[in-house]
Parts: sequence; structure tokens; C-alpha cells
Amino acid sequence: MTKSISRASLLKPEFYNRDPRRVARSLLGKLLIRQTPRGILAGRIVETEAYLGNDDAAAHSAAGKTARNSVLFGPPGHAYVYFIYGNHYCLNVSCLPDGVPGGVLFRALEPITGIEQMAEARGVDLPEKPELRKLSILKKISSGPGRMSEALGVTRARDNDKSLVSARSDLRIVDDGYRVRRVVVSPRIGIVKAADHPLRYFIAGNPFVS
DNA sequence: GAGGAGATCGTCT
DNA sequence: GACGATCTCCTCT
Repeated sequence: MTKSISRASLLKPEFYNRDPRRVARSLLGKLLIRQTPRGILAGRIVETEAYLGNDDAAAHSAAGKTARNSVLFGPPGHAYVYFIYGNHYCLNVSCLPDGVPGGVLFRALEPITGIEQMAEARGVDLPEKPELRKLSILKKISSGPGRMSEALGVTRARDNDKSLVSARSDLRIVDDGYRVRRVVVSPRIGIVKAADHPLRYFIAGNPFVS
């Protein structure tokens, strides 16, 4: 059974203060929540990727600390947002203790609450009757790193370095009791360096995986 | 349904 | 000045 969003428990800093591989796997099935003036947006996390920091050529932190990636070197449980390909924002969460780089990239969400508002933000034409909302349409809302960021209104100016572990934050991650049956591990997507490492995690059989 | 190319700009060299 | 943890549109099958 799953609890309602209002009674779900907020993930604490200790949750993120671990190896990014364990955090990436544990985040599957949790709810990513955005509080907006018009209401709550929420999606279930169905796909993540781990970025290890020092010994990971594909990680932004591999070349050392810069103004851009400094959040990855900070305390766990903070949002790292970067802009890519001139069009898209990607959302990550910092892992490991303050001073040690590492993070997890959110790659796909299953829309749960505020579906209409998220579709609007994405420019997706959503049928009014829920029974007419095909999977192929719903997948356009948040199936992919750039898509889910746009659906939730995530930008670098607004969300970079924001705490995801504060009850007052408008962006946070909660556990509503949902249990993941099986997790699949595969190589990461869209990268060249260290592309063969199996650091991508997703919920087996979930149709919202990108 | 699959495959290819263009869009577009912040960040680092 | 080059490139990137992507998405969309267009064409072809």
C-alpha cells in the first residue's frame, strides 16, 4: 500500500550520504515533488544514473571543482542543475559527505499528480478524458532528463544548490511506501567516456523508462 | 517505427 | 572556439 503524498515521509540527508550507486538504486519508486502556487506536481522516479565523482571520467566532477559543478562537492541532498545542448536542463542530487563529489541524475518520472499542469508546461496536448490519455502521450511529459525538468519547471537559476531534504523546500523527495519489485542495471546513456560502466538503474517493466 | 540532422548556449580550454 | 549526462521534427520505410 502507498500513503497519500501529504503523509509520505521526507528523505533525510543520511539517505544521500552514501555511495551514489546505492542512492541511485534506492531512489527508484520514490516520489519527486514540486510545490507550485497552482498546486502540487509529483512523479514516481523510475530511472536514475549514478555519477561517481573522482574515478568516473563521465562525471562532471571528474575534472575537479568549478563554479558550475560545485554543488556535487557540497553536502548531500542538494539539487545540481546544469544546462545542456543549448536547450535542456538536467536535475541531479548530490551524494556523499561535504567535500566528496558524487551525484545521481534523474532520467525519468511516471507522472502521478498534477498531470495536466505538467503536460501544459511541456506543451503536450493532453485529452480531457483520462481514458483517452494513451501511454505514448503520457510518456512525452517526463520520460527523459530534459523532459522531466521542463515538466517540473526546473531551471539552474531557480533550483541549483537547493536543498531537497528540507520540509520547507518547494522541491523534495518523499517515500510513500511504494515497493519496487525488480531493478535492472545497464550502461549509462548519452555519454562517451566511461560509457561501459553499468551505472544506470530503472524499474523493470515500467513503461515510463526513457 | 526507425533513423538522421538541426537547434541552441553555457562552460571550459 | 569546441562540445555536450538531449529533444524534436522530418523523411523514409
